[in-house]
Amino acid sequence: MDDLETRELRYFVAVAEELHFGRAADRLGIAQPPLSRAIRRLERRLGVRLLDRDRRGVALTDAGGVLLREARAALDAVAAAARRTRRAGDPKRPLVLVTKAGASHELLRRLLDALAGEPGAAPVEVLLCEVGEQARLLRDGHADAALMHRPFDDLAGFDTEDILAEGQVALLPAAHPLASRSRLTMADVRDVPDLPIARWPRLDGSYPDGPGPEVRTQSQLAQLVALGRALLVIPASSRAWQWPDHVAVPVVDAPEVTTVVAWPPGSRSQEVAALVRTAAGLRAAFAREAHHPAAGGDGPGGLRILGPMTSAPERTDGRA
Amino acid sequence: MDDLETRELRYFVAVAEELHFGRAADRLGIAQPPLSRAIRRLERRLGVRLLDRDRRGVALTDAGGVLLREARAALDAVAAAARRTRRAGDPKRPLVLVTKAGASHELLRRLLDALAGEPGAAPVEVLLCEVGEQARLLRDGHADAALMHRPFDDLAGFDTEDILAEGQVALLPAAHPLASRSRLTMADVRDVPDLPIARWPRLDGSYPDGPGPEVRTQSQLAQLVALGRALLVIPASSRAWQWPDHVAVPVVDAPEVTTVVAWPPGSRSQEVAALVRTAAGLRAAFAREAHHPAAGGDGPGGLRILGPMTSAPERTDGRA
DNA sequence: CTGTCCGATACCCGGCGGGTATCACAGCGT
DNA sequence: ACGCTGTGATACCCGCCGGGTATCGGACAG
Repeated sequence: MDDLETRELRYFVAVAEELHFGRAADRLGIAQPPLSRAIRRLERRLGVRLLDRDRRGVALTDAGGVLLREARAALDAVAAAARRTRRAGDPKRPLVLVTKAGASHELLRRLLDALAGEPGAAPVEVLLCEVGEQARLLRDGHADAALMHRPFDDLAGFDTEDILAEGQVALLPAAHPLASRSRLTMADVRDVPDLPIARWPRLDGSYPDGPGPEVRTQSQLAQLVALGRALLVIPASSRAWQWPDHVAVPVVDAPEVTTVVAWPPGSRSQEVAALVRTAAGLRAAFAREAHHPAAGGDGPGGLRILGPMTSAPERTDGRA
Repeated sequence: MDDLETRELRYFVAVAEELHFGRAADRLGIAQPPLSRAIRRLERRLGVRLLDRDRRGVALTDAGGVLLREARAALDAVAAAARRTRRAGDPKRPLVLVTKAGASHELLRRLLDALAGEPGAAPVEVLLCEVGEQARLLRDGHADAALMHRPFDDLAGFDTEDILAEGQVALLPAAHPLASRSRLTMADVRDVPDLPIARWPRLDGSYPDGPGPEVRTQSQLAQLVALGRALLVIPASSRAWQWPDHVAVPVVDAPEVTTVVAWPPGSRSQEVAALVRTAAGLRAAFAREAHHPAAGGDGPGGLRILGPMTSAPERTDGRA
């Protein structure tokens, strides 16, 4: 029938996240009664119970869970519409490229250099974010394109182009016994008693089990590593954010990580297309200077240059 | 700042599509002055001119074009939120699978049989639509999954799984000189004087140049073919919608068509996952009964069974 | 039993969305 | 030249709905 207003969706998301009408109303800057009324009307309009208000607390129903996910996506889309329109009206709009802080440092540097070198290219602004934030920033219009990493990031819903694949390395204090090894396996680094692997949140926000500390931000992680309290397995190119007294040792059987450039589907923007083309061009540049004779034939920890294949959003689980 | 309301987006889309305030207001069921006011406020809020109202007519600015595209996507997302929530609250919700009428007939039949045979599977409802409609129906929540065809359909923004690849055939009146050939090439069928190839709209809605009639719906096409007024190059499996006195001749160099099952990214639904799994299982079933020893080795016009690869939304141009 | 916590209800008010009437202006026909 | 017509903008009014305050009702805790 009549469709929902964004205000109602915002209200519902607030309640669904807080599971508490009072706090949600507070967060929204309105009083509690209008909020209750709005949610009630929303339920009546949809003909579905969204919340179980049982004594002492509010819980999401199945339908409520669906609406929470869908409403977030819809609100992102609305916000994206506003942001992209504003920026389209700005004559000297810079292109915003978002990437995880510290990842793909060398690629990013080369990409920016290449773009600066192109004659008619739009200026590019780099937005550094925390792990897993790229998808939202791309979806809600804060960014025009992103560097993301398969299989870590959620690429669902974007168009992507693979740029380069690489192995992973373990980052160890130089004094650690394992630091002298020339290669390691996952079995070697899992369950090292004094150096547990830090645990990242999965895509749904929960943490996997394990002995390591729970980590959500890059800075938390940096400090843990600097303190010698955590072991890290990261893509080889992330050696860029280097600690002086740590060494990187290739982990031969760690999953390969592919850096991809991603952009919102259906983006007909000339500027985004140019950026993607330039990034794809770097694939060849990396291939030239990596003087390994056969692509894909170099050892783990090195870069594997991808052929000109087109690829490939796919669903992934979090980095477990 | 303050974000847009869906009503404002609906209003803008109506005006942008009609390029006429009066007609747009009529379509929206409101009077013209409030509509003018709403658009004006929208422009003021965004700080961007969306429409050039020069005397005698309205035109979209660049920013207006961006907003039109983004607003459609956002409205689809909002509509999808409402529909999916309603259906999630329905205890006996059927799964809606959308596909082009007439395409992949045999696959569809087998898929439905397989799903009916599964013990705990949800009932499936099939929604048949016109060419190019699947993406919208999937995006706005009318459907839970779709059978689509690469490279014809726009797969951007969906998760997909390839099911089978096949060649294309030319559909000819039995009496036609070319009908006796056992194989044809695109050069043979292009520019046949008495049988021009029908022209489909591209993804952007425009038509390619050429001598053939412009066609938008399956029924238009069916009539043209039945009248012997148009030549058709279609996937081999679409022979299902057969005309009694037409024959299908393989076109060896026509692009291969891949039937994929697509679903909205991030769909955590158990039922959709089961459908995709069943569809992927059919890939193996097709492989078994097609007693060609080597996959991919059979002649053009036949089916090529895909290996268990994971793939691959990619941007495509329309069927030109 | 009573205090407290929390969502629901009752009721009021102001602003905004929507309506009608009208204006301003550009083509255009005669 | 002059109205006619078609278009979007302006002026102004009204009713509804979003938001506020006050209060209720039920469920624990003690």
